[in-house]
Amino acid sequence: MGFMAQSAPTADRILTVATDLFGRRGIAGTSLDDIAGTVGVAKQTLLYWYPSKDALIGKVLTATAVELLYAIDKPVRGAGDGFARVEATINSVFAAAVRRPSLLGLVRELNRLDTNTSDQLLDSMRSHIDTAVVWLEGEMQAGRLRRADPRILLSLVYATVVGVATETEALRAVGWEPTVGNLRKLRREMIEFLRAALLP
Amino acid sequence: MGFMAQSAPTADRILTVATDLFGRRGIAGTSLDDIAGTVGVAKQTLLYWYPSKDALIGKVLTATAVELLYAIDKPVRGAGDGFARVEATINSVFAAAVRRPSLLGLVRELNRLDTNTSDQLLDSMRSHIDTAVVWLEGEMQAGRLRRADPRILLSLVYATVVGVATETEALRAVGWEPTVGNLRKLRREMIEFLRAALLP
DNA sequence: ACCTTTCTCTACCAAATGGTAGAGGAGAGA
DNA sequence: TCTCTCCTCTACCATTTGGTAGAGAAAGGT
Repeated sequence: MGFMAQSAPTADRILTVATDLFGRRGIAGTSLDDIAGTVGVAKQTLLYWYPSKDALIGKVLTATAVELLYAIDKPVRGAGDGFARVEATINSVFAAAVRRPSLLGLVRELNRLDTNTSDQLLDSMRSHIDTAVVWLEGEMQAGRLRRADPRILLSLVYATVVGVATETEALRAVGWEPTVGNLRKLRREMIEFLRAALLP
Repeated sequence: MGFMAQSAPTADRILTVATDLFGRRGIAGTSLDDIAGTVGVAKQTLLYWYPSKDALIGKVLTATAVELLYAIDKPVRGAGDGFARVEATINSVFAAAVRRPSLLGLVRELNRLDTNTSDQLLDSMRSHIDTAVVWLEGEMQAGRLRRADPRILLSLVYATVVGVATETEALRAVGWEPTVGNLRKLRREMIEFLRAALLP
């Protein structure tokens, strides 16, 4: 048959643009024409690489999950104990969110997906989540983190980080503007906020 | 001429269903046919009461803003100082979110609106926000709340509350299920989380 | 009885959307 | 040169979507 080289960047460019638009305007709010037009390619070219919108959505979601898990995994394995590890993780996620704002925006589209698709995605993260929960429990027992339900605590931290990173309107509402300096300050304040919330 | 009575509940039923669907599936993901079908009325009836989808969206947004501001205002004026007041507000917002999950879901659609529309909405909340910021500053100076940038702090609390209330997938991911008991526990944990984050 | 206003409906329509069919160009191998 | 595979395109299509036109039921005022 011949093993294909598949080095074509078209598929990747489509994936990048789709991730961007899905994350910014929502999946339902983004048409294939929008994506194709932004990439600068005919719609049929898009449908050649991804045979349907659902297929494209699937690829975008798994690729996003992989990219985010990678961003989370690296610092988690490296850093030390207690809040230092939490801080490293948050910094990493925050950096990913600043580099590519659409990533976390896409995560929030999960709520709108049918249960099958989101179940599949959640399964791919299950082990990471369980690891985090077990670790949180250990740190609590060691007295390095405030005692609480580790699962709910994880959701709360997640909501805070993702929420503040994606809900730019909430920041705009208090007169905040996304300059480099303000972003640094925002990250610092968020870390202090979470440090206070997590330490015993 | 004749002054019209305008007691018809049809417009209200449409508004309620629209708020619900917009909040759950997103504005772009909800068609007028969806709404009309759910209400049990012809699409044209809907277009009689709201002459266009944009008009309906506008009404839904302002009505939501009014309902949320009311839910926030009442406890804010009542309660005492320090964290007690914050707690009362959070409880009220959380209660509103449980009673009508679509409300906060809709708030998150703000990010997808054009700047004009969201600016208009933000203006209607500006005074409330400023009041809150001034109050936070006073409490910090009085030593009753942890010192921080009050505007960013407000955004962080907002992100936490709205995030955890709307992102049910994040809670499902950690094995949480929305029973009455679990909701109570969630609220308790969230209050403890924010108490730790806000107290000096 | 008649007219007017209020409300909901059926019947359409033009544009946008996801998707199909298949033509054609550009290389690589024979 | 011929052919085969890979890739992108133009031309269509059926369905959905937001929206228009206007008929007709119901009810109140005169």
